[in-house]
Amino acid sequence: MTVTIKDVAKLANVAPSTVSRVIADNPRISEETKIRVRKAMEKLGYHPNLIARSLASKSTQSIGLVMPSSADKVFQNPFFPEVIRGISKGAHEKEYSLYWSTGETTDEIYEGVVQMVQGRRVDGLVLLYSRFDDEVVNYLQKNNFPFVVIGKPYKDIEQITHVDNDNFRASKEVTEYLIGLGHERIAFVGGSLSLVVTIDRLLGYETAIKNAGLPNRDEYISNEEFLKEGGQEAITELLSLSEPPTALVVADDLMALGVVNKLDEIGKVVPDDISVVSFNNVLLTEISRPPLTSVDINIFRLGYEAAKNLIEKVEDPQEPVKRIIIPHQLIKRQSCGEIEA
Amino acid sequence: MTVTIKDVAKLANVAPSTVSRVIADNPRISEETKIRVRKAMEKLGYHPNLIARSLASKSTQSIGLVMPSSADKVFQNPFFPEVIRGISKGAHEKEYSLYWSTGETTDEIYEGVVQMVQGRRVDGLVLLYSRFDDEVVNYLQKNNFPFVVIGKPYKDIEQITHVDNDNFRASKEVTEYLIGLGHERIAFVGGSLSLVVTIDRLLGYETAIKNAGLPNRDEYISNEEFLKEGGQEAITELLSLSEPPTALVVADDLMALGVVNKLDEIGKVVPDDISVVSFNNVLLTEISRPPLTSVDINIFRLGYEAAKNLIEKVEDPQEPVKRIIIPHQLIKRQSCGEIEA
DNA sequence: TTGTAGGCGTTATCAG
DNA sequence: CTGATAACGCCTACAA
Repeated sequence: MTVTIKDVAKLANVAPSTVSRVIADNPRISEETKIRVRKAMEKLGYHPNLIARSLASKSTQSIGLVMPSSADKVFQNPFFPEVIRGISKGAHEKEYSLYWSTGETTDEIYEGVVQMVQGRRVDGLVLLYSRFDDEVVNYLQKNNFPFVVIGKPYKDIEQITHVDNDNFRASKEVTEYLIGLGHERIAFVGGSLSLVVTIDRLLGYETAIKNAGLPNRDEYISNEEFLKEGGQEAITELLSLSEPPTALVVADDLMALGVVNKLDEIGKVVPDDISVVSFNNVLLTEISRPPLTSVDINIFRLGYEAAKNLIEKVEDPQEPVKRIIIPHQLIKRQSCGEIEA
Repeated sequence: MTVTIKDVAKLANVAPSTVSRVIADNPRISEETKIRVRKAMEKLGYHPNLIARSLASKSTQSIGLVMPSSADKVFQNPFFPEVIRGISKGAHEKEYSLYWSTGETTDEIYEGVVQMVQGRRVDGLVLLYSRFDDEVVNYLQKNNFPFVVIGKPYKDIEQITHVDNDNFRASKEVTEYLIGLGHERIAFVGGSLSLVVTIDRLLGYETAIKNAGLPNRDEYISNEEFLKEGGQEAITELLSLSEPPTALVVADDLMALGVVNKLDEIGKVVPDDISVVSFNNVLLTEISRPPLTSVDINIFRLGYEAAKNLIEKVEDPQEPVKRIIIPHQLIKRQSCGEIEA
């Protein structure tokens, strides 16, 4: 039925192994037989069976993606499409495909990872998140399977190749920016504390506050989910304080949008009544009104470098552990204002 | 090195084939040997090599995704994450994984499809778009490879299983809704005319206009890309008309957001000066100010049904061609106003 | 109920 | 430079 290497061999009057060599463009095959074989392939419409090849060569030319759990909610965040786009680009350049197991809960995800790894479906994995006590990381380390994480690993930083931003510094800079505008009551609205990125951003914020000699108020720190509802809940609490903040560092654009929206409902205007800066600089920040001042973390490149470095590691296991820091940049738009002294 | 079926067989004192049968939970294996074998598997930490299984069984338990080209831009549209989420859910229920080749241009995409199909990497495909003269569709039909399209196929509707909305009717209803509010100058801002969905929505709009006895003005019909910039360009042209529209039917939320944004810049207020309805009802519509009136097309379900029906077809080639229409619903928010007579 | 043997389509190892 | 032959790990008749 389907045309195999043998059919080609027969037609070209060579051994199957020769055909295989032609496919691999093995230099020790004479040009003429190559041509003959290629003609035969053409004529029969031959295409290699990649599954068979994988089995024999122990390489699939594909990399697996591991999404955070609760994929339902999180996927609404434009971060993921963008990072995947970067990964896709990086993979494509090396002619790799993407594979993706379909779990929802943490357990299902873990099970999916095991399937991909033990099932030999992928040559390596990229983790699209980094959270504390992630058993996926433990599993991969134990099995010595190639992987890279996007974000900062929660442990063994020196031993895990990862692609990250300097979130601590970014968050510190952003907070300093607000301080420079005259703000003294600055709140932090972060995402889940189980994500490493949240901690880094929180730390950066706190450091800036401390350095400026401002009081560190617990009630100014709020941690919700990485989505718009989270932002909305946070804001109501913050505004009910006796001394409500005049500026907000929000750890995610989508959340910030929720915040701005809620503020608008309440009748507070950004940036006149309250300033907002956030992270990620996704498309939405431009569309928002006012356009959001946000830290561009170069999501695409995060994904691109992750794929690229993973593949390098897959193809050369000797490749050293790497830590890649993607530069960030504060994009000033119109959600921050100066405070009158 | 890696533990195979043979190792398990040895430990359990059975033949490899028996182990294989235990894995498949073959009923003609006695309970006791099943238990014995399972213990051995456990002890050795055995996991089946899915590649080997695929080769032997000629089934991969995975389905491929085909994205529209120019994946760079299009992926910014929240439509895609959401359909993929649906597909993922549908696939997961049947224990399928997702596979994804990584091309950017139309040609690369096509090549990727051929690889997936001939390479036997996937059991079926879902096309996440539908456009005219799509060679991918031709190729799949010619090779009689299982696939379903999300949207309406550009040809052979009766022979291609697809999952779609009744976009014609939805668009007609939406236009009638505006007409009911008193609008007589209604413009249509659509996406690329090479997408089937655009045509359907345009037709629905035109039909409603005609039925209401309103003039059909060419200058009220504008087609741009499915993104926010498109919406912004469209609006400047429309407003420069001698008789600018008082209401807009916009074929995509993201585009609508661009429109509203632009309008705001110009100083026009929605819905007082101009009404806007759009399609898809993605998360953004709620966050927007004003919240957008939009047609909920149930993107998730579009993806879910696509996966489910594809898998049914994969597992039973006798499965008849199906056309699945996902219901839509107009979600009224605050972007439409009545016109004073 | 279980074992034997051949095959799935390639690649890789050895010869020659 | 090319050809046998043996893997790769699993599945599935066919036998027993």
